[in-house]
Amino acid sequence: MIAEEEKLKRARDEFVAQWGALGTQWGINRTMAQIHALLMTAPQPLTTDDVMEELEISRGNAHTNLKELVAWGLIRPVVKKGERREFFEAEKDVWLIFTIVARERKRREIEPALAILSKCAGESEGIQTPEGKVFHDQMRALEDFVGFASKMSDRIASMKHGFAIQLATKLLG
Amino acid sequence: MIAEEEKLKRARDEFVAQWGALGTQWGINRTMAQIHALLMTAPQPLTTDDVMEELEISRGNAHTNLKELVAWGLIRPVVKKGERREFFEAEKDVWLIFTIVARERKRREIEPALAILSKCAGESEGIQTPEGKVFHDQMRALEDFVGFASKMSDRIASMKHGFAIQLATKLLG
DNA sequence: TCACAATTTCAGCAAATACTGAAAATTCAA
DNA sequence: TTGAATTTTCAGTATTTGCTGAAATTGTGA
Repeated sequence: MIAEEEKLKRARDEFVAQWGALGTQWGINRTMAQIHALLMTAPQPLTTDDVMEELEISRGNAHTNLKELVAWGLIRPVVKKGERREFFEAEKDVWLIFTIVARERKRREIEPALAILSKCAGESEGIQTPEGKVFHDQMRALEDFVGFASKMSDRIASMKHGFAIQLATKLLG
Repeated sequence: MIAEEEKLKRARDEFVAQWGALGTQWGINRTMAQIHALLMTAPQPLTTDDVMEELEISRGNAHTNLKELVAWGLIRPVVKKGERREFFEAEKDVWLIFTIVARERKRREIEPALAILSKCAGESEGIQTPEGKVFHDQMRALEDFVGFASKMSDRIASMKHGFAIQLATKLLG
């Protein structure tokens, strides 16, 4: 039934478009999120040209964002024998996707925060004025909390899929 | 000792500047993050003019971002008797700050994602082609996972400070 | 070694986002 | 009321971020 293919194409296009829009909120650029969506739902690995055509973007843009996705570990290059061009396929396991994104966010958001907090807590150590104490205590409180969050994030991200879900389900039960 | 005040001022200025830079990573604009940092470490509530002066920004900018922070619930207006102007003070409890930010991020990042995934999963339901099944399964897998994360987030954010930490510590132990 | 295919880089341009400054609206005391 | 203090809005501008398209580089088979 041809209508089904049409239906699928429409659903998939919508997913790609919307996922791209969402990327913006997540601090990921739109194109990168769109390419990721495209590859996550592609039955076969795609080339740079496939991506350019499907999303109507330039070669430079496609190239840059494909490389960025590879750097994140969300997609990987695939070699096909007899083919000179590079193909790409996405990691599809949701738990793996989650751990990759979590790791990256930790690196970009949590670790720099921790560095700042430690530094400021250190610099304000031992200041005797009331304002100094308030500042120092606030820095320490933030540092402790963020450090704690950081450890949690590591622990969870290093768990096996099934275990994490099981554990969480128990928590929620 | 005057040197201590100088030391504190420097540490605080650094915190404000760096926290602002970090805000960018978090999808929060720099000024908003700076104002938040300023108020979190202020011993007293501040006026719009205090903020303008301290950060060297325009009235419009200060105003807009103060209102935005109030909307988030990260700061609150304070009335001082005999004073016509509005003062602002920040929530300083780290657990409360965390729950507020978590709630906001869930609203902006998780809920829209869930909406898209449900829609696309629904639209691809029952398509008989192999590609259709692959797409539908991927949508469902993502939907399940994101929905699960959403519930977790709610549960944790609604916990009391002490309880959450205690629980997490047990998990990590 | 050459010719061609494919990848990579990047200067210039475009779009999105944030900020200023001043005018308009609001609030309040007299 | 009136007018001074304060808050709010927003058109215009600046800054940041992302994209294009073409040139430079790299890789490959003959």
